[in-house]
Amino acid sequence: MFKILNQEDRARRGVLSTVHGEIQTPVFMNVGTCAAIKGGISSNDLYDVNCQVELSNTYHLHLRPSDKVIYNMGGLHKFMNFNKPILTDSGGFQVFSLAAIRKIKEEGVYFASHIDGSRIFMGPEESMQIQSNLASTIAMAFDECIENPAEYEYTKMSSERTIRWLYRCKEEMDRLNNLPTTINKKQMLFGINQGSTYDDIRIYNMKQIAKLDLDGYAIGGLAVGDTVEQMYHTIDVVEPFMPINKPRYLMGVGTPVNIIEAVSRGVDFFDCVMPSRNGRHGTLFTSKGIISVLNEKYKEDKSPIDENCNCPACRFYSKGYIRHLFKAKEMLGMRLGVLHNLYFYNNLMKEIREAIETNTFNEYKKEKIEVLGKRI
RNA sequence: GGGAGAAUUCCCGAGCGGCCAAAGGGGGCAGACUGUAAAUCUGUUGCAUUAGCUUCGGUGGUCCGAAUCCACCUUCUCCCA
Repeated sequence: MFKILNQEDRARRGVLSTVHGEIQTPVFMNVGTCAAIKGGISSNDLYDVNCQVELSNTYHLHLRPSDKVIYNMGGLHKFMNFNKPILTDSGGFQVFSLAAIRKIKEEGVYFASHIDGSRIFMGPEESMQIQSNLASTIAMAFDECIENPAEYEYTKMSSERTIRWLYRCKEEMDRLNNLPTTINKKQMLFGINQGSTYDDIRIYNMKQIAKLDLDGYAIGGLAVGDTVEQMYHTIDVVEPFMPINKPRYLMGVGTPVNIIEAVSRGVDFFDCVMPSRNGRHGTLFTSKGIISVLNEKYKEDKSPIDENCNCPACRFYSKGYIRHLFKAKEMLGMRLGVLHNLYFYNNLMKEIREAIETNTFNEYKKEKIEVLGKRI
């Protein structure tokens, strides 16, 4: 299933085979929560920005249009007409992000819908059932993502509950994959490590979930209030306990620099709303650093966002024009911003892969870390 | 021709004697954004920035003190002819 092709120190170059095709890792998954990348990006555009994996959300799609509708439409791939791998997040992150409108119990989480306030319940079984209906390539375990900093005792209790939830997820996923009515009977399941910034909880948690023979393992609960140093430290602490022959996924991360740092620590999968959200807001990633095309200095700038970029925005349009689109609140501005950022992220991953293949990743890292995080 | 009302900082618009460099929008400028309740949020927006200086159509006046009161002028809107 997952094969490591090359390795340079802890950085891995691998390939994950799925029913929807191969995923070359390290990979960045492009976040389209509601079965669309925000900013007017179609699944067809995703091919143009070299997206390998699209990511959608269980909670959001359950509420609207409902997993039943998507099941009846033939699953997410047919629904959004995307034929590459799709990962669905479990709704666990919403336990964190919708904190004001939910209650957590052993059986699962009671939410008030952010759309109409109606009461909804989601536990491990419900999350698996919904994701099975969505028929994504990879389903994520239903977890509780805790905000940092967190109390030790609460973290311990919560992450142990998340382990129990994972066992229930695994059992339910096995059952669903054997149902004749299931669209994707080879749906993969990734488990999620939690434990906030407490090394002992993280390690205990990782050891427990590694016992299940899952298709991949994620590190969750990072970049949610912790410092960047704490995040790197936690990866360093947990990574040695992650199965080497399974993909590792750092959830919700991050900046280009975060990604390079995490790859060097043995992480294979990433996802983040940053390229799409920042793209919508005019903050764009370039090979020379980060820019805001909204800045006045680009008013009459005839050059593309990035001279070295071959994305649909950079091939045809100038910064001056794109700035105008943002200022005029023309939808095309956001669209071009997001296309550029996604292309940049997917290309960054390609460069990382090539660097590991040619055993030059350490140099690549050294060189890029200086530049990519800089605001210019 | 007669009558009524209005002119505020880039724009709209509040203020109607001191607590006003002047509310609130918009626009401008800058920043934030990490498993998306985010086409969102925050800061800033007269000049100098320490004191201070110059603003509320214009000119003059009342008052310790005026964007606010009075007189005239200018422009605009509405009503009656």
